[in-house]
Amino acid sequence: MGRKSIKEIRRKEIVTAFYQVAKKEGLENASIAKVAKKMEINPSLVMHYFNTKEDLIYELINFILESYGNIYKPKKSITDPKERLILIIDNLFSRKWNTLFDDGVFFSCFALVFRSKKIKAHYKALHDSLRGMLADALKEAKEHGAINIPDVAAASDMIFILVEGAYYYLSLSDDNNEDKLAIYKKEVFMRLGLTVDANHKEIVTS
Amino acid sequence: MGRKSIKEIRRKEIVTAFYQVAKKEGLENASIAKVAKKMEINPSLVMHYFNTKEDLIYELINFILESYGNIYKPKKSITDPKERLILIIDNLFSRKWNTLFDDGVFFSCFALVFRSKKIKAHYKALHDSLRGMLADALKEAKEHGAINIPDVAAASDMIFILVEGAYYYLSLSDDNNEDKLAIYKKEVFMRLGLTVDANHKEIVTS
Amino acid sequence: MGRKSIKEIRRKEIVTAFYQVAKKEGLENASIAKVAKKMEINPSLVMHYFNTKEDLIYELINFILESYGNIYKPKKSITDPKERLILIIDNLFSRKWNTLFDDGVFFSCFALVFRSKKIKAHYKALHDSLRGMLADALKEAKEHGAINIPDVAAASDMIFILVEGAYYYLSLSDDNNEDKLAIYKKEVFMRLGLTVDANHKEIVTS
Amino acid sequence: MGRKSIKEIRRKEIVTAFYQVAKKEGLENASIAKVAKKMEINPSLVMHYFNTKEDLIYELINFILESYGNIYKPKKSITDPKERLILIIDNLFSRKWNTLFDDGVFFSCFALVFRSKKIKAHYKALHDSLRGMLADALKEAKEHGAINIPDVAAASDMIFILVEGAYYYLSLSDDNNEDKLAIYKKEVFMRLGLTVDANHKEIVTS
DNA sequence: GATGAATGAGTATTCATTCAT
DNA sequence: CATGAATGAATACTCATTCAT
Repeated sequence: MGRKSIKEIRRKEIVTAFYQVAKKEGLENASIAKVAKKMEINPSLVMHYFNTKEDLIYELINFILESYGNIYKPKKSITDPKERLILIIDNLFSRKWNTLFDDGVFFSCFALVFRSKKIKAHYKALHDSLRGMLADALKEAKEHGAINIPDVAAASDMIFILVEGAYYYLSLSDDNNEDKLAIYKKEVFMRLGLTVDANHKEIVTS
Repeated sequence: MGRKSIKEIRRKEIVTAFYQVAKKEGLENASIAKVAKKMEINPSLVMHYFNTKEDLIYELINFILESYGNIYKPKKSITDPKERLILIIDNLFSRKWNTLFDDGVFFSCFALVFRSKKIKAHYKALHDSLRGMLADALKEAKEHGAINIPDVAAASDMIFILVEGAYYYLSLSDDNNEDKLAIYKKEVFMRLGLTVDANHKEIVTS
Repeated sequence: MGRKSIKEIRRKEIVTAFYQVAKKEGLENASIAKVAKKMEINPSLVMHYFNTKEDLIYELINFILESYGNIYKPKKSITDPKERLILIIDNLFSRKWNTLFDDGVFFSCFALVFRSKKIKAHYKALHDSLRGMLADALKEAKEHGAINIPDVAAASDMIFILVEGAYYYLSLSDDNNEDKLAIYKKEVFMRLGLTVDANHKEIVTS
Repeated sequence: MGRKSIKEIRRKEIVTAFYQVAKKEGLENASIAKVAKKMEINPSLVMHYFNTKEDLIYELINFILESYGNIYKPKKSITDPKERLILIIDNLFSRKWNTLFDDGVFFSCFALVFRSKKIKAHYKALHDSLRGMLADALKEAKEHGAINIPDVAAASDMIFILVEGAYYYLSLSDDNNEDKLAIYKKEVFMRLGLTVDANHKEIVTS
């Protein structure tokens, strides 16, 4: 509610700058001084808004996880369960990933999961929520007769790891990724017993 | 002529110490000084064996990738194609992963893939080789009539991303992982049309 | 806003300390740590004021060249062209040189001329300016009838290299330098056709 | 007499390599390790031939001073005193200087004169010897009636500082140096009352 | 004659952070 | 709200040098 305080705006600016530095030079080489230089402000000012570097990293992770979550959240306007599900799956197997955030920064942040319980909990909460959202979409589609699967939760799980595995795997190859993604997507559609109109692509890319 | 070289031994020792420090404090906090302190040698001796820190990191990645590869390489003694395949898949969905190398170090290293072409190529080469090995095992099993799938390469691909996805996904949850892994494994067996003896567990854990 | 800047004061202090260290141990052995220790401040504070050691050296050269220039700049109070010229030449062939800055530091700095275009340009600019000043003094004295030479610029040049040559040459001998300098000076006076009062010494040394 | 020992050959090689490194990166950045790398030998081997770095620098100065001296030593074949003198002066005001040794290395070495009595004595001995040689040539030419000056030693001195001053001075300017040198040389010839054939150039450049 | 192991002190520079203004 | 002074520990890396083989 109400206007964002200057504090919040500044914090956002700083996190964004921090992300850009991390993207360019790697998270381990991203320093407060570099962020300040990029923003043309005083390093002390960064510390003014983030008491420690840890705070800054934590906020960066927030920033990344928010973007991450958006992949699972299709436009609200679409209400038809089947269409919604298709849209979600389309998103999951799209190239959105790579445009949303830098892979290097993502994995560097993810590595922190194993040293910080707080960060691990943060990641876990998000993943659980996303898997839940996917399960909800599956459930609705099932009730609507669009798909036919016995265990919604298990299907959600499986889609999840397929997406993550593909993300990891494809980040190593430079080409054909679109083709591969299309294959994985088709596989998912088949598993769900989901028949897709020939023209569904036009819907999702709109 | 000259003093006996203990280069390879020392290098191995140093990489191991480096890994241990990285495991404990995170790759980004693992310094040459800390490695030297742990080994009770002089920091400059580390530099004597690794000209730059980059070299050291590269060797660490070598070390990790070797371990990584071992998961895919079952004992040579097993020659029956079906048994071999089962053993590989058992390995892939075992908890060996986490005992082999630290997850945090692994993902920190993986993050470097996106900033170093050399490292990326290294990872890619290993993955390609492993996927090839898996495909070979599938092919032999198929020729032997043990499995029935149309496209061996595609199946190899799919198993690969399932494994990687599971590795990523399960690293976030603390419990039930063994059960989940069992489920994914069963799924793979089913896909391959692979019937497994009730007692196959005894075989592989031997 | 912000804390009061003492940048220029501190920078001067640091350069002075750097010069003293260089004088004592040689420019090549003068380190930031030693400067900091001498000043009883933290090495990083030196870096706070000079981003790189190069900057510090450059400032040291500034410092030296300023002193250097002062030899050529007589008191403004003296307006009589002849007197002015005599005073300048007296300065040039005085022992001021050695008291102004350390010979070792001077030549170490000068050596950098051949590896840094920036430093070379700096030296050149000063020399050109000084030679110009000398030429001006000669020109005025000539117009005033005090000296009689055809080419003012050539004379300025010649005096210049005599001074520099003497500086180099005499720095190798320990004794009789005052006598030698007197000879060179006399030579210059003769060349210029400049007659000097027997008591002119009292004027200049005042 | 006799063949040079391997030791002497090696020492020469090392000094030469050291000089080349110093030329490229500056004397203060020339290290034993770099020399060894350039020669593709072990750093310890450098220490084997030169117990300390100081020794190596001292040998470098030897190397430089030898080259330096060669400018003053014309071919023995020329016996006519006048011709000899002209040849020496031609050499002094030639561009040989810059081709003989690197200016930066020269001045860096010279700076050491002020911190090492040993080095100072070395330089001084050479300069004295060279000035003596010049004085001898002047004396012979005078006795031969080729020149007409009252004080041979004073003239030798003056020529000396003119040469050194010119060397210092011209090292700062990039162009016209040949012209300037010609002027200074002419000046010297005039002072000595030395008449030079129009075609003397052909003699000296042979 | 030459190599490689090993040391220990040194280098410039960067870091996150604190505090005064 | 923002700047600049200042710290102290840390960084990777280079140095000359010694010693064993």
